[in-house]
Amino acid sequence: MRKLVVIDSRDVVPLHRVSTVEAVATAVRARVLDGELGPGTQLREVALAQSYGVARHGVRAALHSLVQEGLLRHHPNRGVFVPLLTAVDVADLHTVRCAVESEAVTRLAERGEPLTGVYEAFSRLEEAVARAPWRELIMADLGIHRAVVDAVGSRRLSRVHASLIGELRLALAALREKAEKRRTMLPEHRELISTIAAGSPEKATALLRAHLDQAASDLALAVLGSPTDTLTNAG
Amino acid sequence: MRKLVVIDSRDVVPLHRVSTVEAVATAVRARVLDGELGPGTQLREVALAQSYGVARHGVRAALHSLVQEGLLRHHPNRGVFVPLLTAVDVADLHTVRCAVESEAVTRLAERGEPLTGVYEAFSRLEEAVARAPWRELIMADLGIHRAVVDAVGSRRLSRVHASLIGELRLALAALREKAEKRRTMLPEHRELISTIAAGSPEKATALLRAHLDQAASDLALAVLGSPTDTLTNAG
DNA sequence: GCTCGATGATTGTGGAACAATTCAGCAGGA
DNA sequence: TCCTGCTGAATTGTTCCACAATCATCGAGC
Repeated sequence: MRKLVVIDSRDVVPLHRVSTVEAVATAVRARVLDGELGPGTQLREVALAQSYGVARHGVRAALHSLVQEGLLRHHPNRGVFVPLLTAVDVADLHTVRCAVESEAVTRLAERGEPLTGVYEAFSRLEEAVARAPWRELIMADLGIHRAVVDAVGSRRLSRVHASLIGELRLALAALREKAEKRRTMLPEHRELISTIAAGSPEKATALLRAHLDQAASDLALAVLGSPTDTLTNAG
Repeated sequence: MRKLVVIDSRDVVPLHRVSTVEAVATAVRARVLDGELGPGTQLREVALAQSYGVARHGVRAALHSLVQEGLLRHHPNRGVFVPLLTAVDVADLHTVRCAVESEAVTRLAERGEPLTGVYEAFSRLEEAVARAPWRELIMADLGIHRAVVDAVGSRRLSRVHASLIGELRLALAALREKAEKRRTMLPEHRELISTIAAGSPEKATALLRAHLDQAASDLALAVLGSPTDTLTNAG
C-alpha cells in the first residue's frame, strides 16, 4: 500500500561521485598504462600536486593506492616509481593469471552461464584483427579475457583479474608486433569460447592454459630483450 | 680486490623500518581480525589518531589501505566501518579461494616442489587438534592452506591469498565449534598433502575443492544464522 | 682513488583550519 | 499521522604550512 513512492529504495544506484584522491589515482594510472610515464620514472609529489591543482596529501594517498594496486613501486624516503618488470615478474603474474582465468573458464563451462559479454568482446576482437593497430589488438585480446572472468559474476575475482592485467600491461609495451599473432588470435579465441559454451571444462582449461603459456613466454622473451637495469625492484 | 668491506653488499637485509601509516594499519588490522572491533563498528579518525598519538592524515592513509585490502568498507562522507559479511560475500571469497588454491595444488603436484613449510604447518595442526581451542584450530587449518600457497613461490599469488584469508576471517567469527570437525580435519589434510606429494594433480585438486566447498557451505550457513542487518554493504 | 661531510631536493609527519556532507531532532503544516 | 524543511552538531574531505628525516650529489681533503 505504498502511495506515491517515486523512487523505490531497491532502485538506488551509486551515482559515482569521485573524491580527489580517486580522481588523481585514475589520472595517474591512465598515464602509466598508456606508457606516457615509462619505466623508471619517478612520480614526484609536489609536481603532481601542482599539475593537478590538489594538495600534496591527496597525491600521496593516490600514489599509495596505486602502489597497493601493484602498478607502482614505493622506495621508502625515495619516492614512487614506475617499475620495469622482469622475467620473474612476468612469470609471477602468469601464475596468478592462470589461477584466475582457469577458475573462470572451469566455472563457466560447468554451469553454462550466459556468455553475452564474451561474444561482444569477441566481435570487438574481430574488428581489431581486421584493421586496428597492434596496441589496440592486444587490448581487444585482454578484453576477451576480462569478459570471461566477468561472466563468472564474482566481484572479487574480477577485481583481482583487473589489477593483475593492469600490472601486466606495464610489460606489454615491450611486446612487438608479430604478424603471425594477427592470424592465430581469432581462431584460438573462437575455439576457446566455443569449448566453454559446449560445456567441456577440462578441454577448455587445457586450451586456456596453452594460450596463456604461449602469451607468457612471448612476454618473458620481450622483457628479457628490453634494457635490464637496476631500476627493477622487488615488490 | 675489496679491502676492509665490513658488510658485503649482497648481504643486505631490508631491516624493516615501518612507517607510521604501516604501523597504524597493522595495529588496526590486528584489532579487527581479533574481533575486538566487531562488524558494524565505525572507525573514527580523530579517536584513532588520538589513541595512537599520530596525525589524522596517517590514520586516514592507514584506513584507506585496509579498505583497499578488503578488510574494511568505506562510505563516502560517512566513514570507515567493519563490514558484516553476507552469504554472497562468502560465496564470492570462495570463488577466489578456489582459484588460488587450486592453482597452487596443481602446480605443486605437477612439479613436485619441496613441501617443508606444508609439513611444518601440518604438525602445528596436529598439536592444535589435540589441545587448542576452536579458534586456534581454525587458524592452524588456515595455516596449512597458506603454506600450500606459499610453497608455490609466487609472491603475488601469496599476496592475493593472504588478503583473501584476511577478509574471510571476518566471517569466521560466526563459525561455531563442531566436534566432528576436530576429528575429520587431520585425516582430510593428511590425504590432501600426501596426494600432492604423490604427484597427482587431478586427484589433489578434486580433494581440495571438496574440502573448500564444505568449508564454504559451513561458513555460509553460519553467516546466515548471524544477525542480518543493513550494515552489510557491497564492496 | 677513496672517504668524508656539506648541501639541496624530496619524502614523512604533524598541526590547524575550513568546506562539505551526513544525521538526528524538532517544529510546522496538510 | 505523515511529510517537509530547518537547524545544529558531528564527522569526513581537503587544503595550506611547517619542519624533521632521509637520500643523492658533489666537491674538498687526505
